[in-house]
Amino acid sequence: MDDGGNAGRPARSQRADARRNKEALLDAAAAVFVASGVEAPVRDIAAKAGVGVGTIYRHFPTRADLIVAVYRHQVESCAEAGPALLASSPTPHAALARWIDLFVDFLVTKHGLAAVLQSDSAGFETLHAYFLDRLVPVCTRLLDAAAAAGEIRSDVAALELMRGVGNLCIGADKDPDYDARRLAGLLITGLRRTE
Amino acid sequence: MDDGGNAGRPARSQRADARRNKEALLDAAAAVFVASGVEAPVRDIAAKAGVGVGTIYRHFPTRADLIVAVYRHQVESCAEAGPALLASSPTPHAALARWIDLFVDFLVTKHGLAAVLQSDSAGFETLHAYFLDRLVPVCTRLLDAAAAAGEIRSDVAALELMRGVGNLCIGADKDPDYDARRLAGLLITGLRRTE
DNA sequence: TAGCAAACGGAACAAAGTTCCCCTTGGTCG
DNA sequence: CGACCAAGGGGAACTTTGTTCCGTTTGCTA
Repeated sequence: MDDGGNAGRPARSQRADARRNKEALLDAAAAVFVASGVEAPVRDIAAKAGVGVGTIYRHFPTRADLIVAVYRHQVESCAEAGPALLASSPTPHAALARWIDLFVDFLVTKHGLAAVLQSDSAGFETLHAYFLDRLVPVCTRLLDAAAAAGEIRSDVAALELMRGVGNLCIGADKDPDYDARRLAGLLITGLRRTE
Repeated sequence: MDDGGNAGRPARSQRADARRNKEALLDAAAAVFVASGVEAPVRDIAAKAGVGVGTIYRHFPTRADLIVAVYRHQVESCAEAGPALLASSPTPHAALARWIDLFVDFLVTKHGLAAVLQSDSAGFETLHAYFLDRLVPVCTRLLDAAAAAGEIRSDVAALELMRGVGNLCIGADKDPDYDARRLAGLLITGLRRTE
């Protein structure tokens, strides 16, 4: 159990140099992810942070944990945007469409994140689980609202939809002719109740 | 170049042991792919075929070439099914939907193939290119027919759609709750012209 | 049957994640 | 103020996997 969740409060249990290095690692990782993508070698991140690889693993048991830590607050923003959109959009379906756009934009701008999200390479369950735990409930609420309003069919689960949209984002950053947002939009359109 | 160094002679002739090994490799690869997925280690395939790894690389310059060779005839079948469906379906849109189903079924039953298809790891461009070269024209024809019949919007390119559908298939074999076919169907439904 | 180029096997090399272990050091206690 | 020691750090080493290299074997032909 790590106390990484105590934002703002100084963790007495951690030595000063440890906290400093953890901070440096998060910064370095963010920079390297932007420059070389989420799949950048661990050694590159260690080098950029000026620490040894062992130090990375001391703070983040696996690569995936580092990725989660780097993007945690952006995922949080996305999650929080759900209810807000529901309140401010003309219809639940519109809110859903906009929220999915947010999600797609987030994934696409993080080179390779979508690909790694669904990867079943050992260690990435953490990453997968975190995203899903945080975002699926939000998506469920949007879907339920739209279904309750009779706008969409109600036989598609949030988890399935999120995975589908996530998959659509894979490789979207490599090919300018591939518009993940549009395809995701098609998916949401296809959700509409056929009357 | 086909085979180097055959001055003047129609060197169609491969040595008998070479042909035998190539055959054994294709069989072994097919078996291993079914058992362990497309991402199975090259060494496993070599072992199963009873040859050294060097022999694999003699026949197939890269892993991707082996994969292409193993699935070539199935891709061929899929490609040929396109025009047939167009002729036998009530509408072009129905033909498109059915053809996409075929494509999805093909991908999903090959563990990990979809994932590897979009992977940009060195060497897989071959695989990507082969699939696209063969199937995109077929998809284009179906899309054009449906667009000409006024059934769908005409601003989505076959390449984009195929990539989207391919992406939707990623990981579909790992999770029984994830129905790639249904999601792909949603995508095709979303293509319908909104009137 | 001898000779040779084609084919083979598998050791060796190159990335990449992860683990291990010995050394350094921050913070506390005498 | 200095000694102590566990937390922390560094990076070599281990593992896995694709790919290359090269000495050896072997099918074919003359």
